[in-house]
Amino acid sequence: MTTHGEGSLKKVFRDNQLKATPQRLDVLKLLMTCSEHLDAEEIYQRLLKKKKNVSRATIYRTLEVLVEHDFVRKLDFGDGRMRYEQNQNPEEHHDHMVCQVCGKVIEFYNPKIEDLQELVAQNHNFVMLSHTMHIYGLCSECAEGHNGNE
Amino acid sequence: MTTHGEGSLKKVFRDNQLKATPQRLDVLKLLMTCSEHLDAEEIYQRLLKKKKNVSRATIYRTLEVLVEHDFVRKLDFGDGRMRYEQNQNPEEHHDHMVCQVCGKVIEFYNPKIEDLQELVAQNHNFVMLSHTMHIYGLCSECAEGHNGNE
DNA sequence: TTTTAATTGAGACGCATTATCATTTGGAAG
DNA sequence: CTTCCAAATGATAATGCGTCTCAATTAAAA
Ligand SMILES: [Mn+2]
Ligand SMILES: [Mn+2]
Ligand SMILES: [Zn+2]
Ligand SMILES: [Zn+2]
Repeated sequence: MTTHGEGSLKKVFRDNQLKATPQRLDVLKLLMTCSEHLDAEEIYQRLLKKKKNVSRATIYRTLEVLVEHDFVRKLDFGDGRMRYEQNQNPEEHHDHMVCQVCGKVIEFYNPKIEDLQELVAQNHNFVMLSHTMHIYGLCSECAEGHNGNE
Repeated sequence: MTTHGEGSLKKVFRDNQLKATPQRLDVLKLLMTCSEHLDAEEIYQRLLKKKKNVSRATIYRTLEVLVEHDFVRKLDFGDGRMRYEQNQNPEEHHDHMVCQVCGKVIEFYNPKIEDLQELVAQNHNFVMLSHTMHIYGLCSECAEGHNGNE
């Protein structure tokens, strides 16, 4: 469990010629200590609760910067808004299952699928830079209410 | 190469208790004779050129209906608008590679990946109802300009 | 032909995100 | 510690895709 001191967070920005403003530190710190997949509004509200006032515009701008520098991943689960999560280990890219009933997000990492994706790309002389794979359906809990054997 | 007569297109709607209006037939016919991945505005413009005036609202409504009844697939390539394609053989679900330079879309079908997706879902007691997998990067043509061996 | 519920078109509206711009500030230089 | 200015922020206007509203039209059943 990595404990990020204030200093190491500042380093994240300064190493990339970016000012380490309190607003940026607040957004980054929140994402680094959160396992959920938050959207911009949720980030705004959570910071508000902690008396950290960061304007929505700045949240969007900060997220853009963090995504550009690979500290954060931007995810689209198809519900009309983007979600964000820390990009812990970029080499072990995880994908997502999203329950269409309760919204729960389950993460998974499957090296076989990753390899096959790379293979498919190569077969088409396509240079893969990124990929997304989302499985939509019913989580185990929500599936119980939908089948006959309960 | 399936040639859809006007009559068979009407059947598509009537079989689902939907009025076979000229607007709906125009939208469906366009998609059935098109291999591209069009967005709503492109559909609107193409119909305009053919003197087929269908309002944007009706295009959206028709697409919604066609997607609901599995005649059309709705795709999100992450560029801020939805794209649509005919759903030829639902049992052989194809996925997409999207070139981030020229926008070209390459389709592929990989049964191994499909199987692994189902397996992953089962391992989490997750009922997979649908899935998306997009590979983003550079198509063969656009990659030439980006590497050193040209 | 009559009848009516479904559909359409025009435009208002919603909502996530981006752009604008005057004001503030991080941090480098001295 | 001050000075200084490009970078960053906040307030809010603007954008753009998509949905909603509602009066007028129409498919198609009777
Ligand atoms: Mn995740
Ligand atoms: Mn396709
Ligand atoms: Zn669920
Ligand atoms: Zn290309």
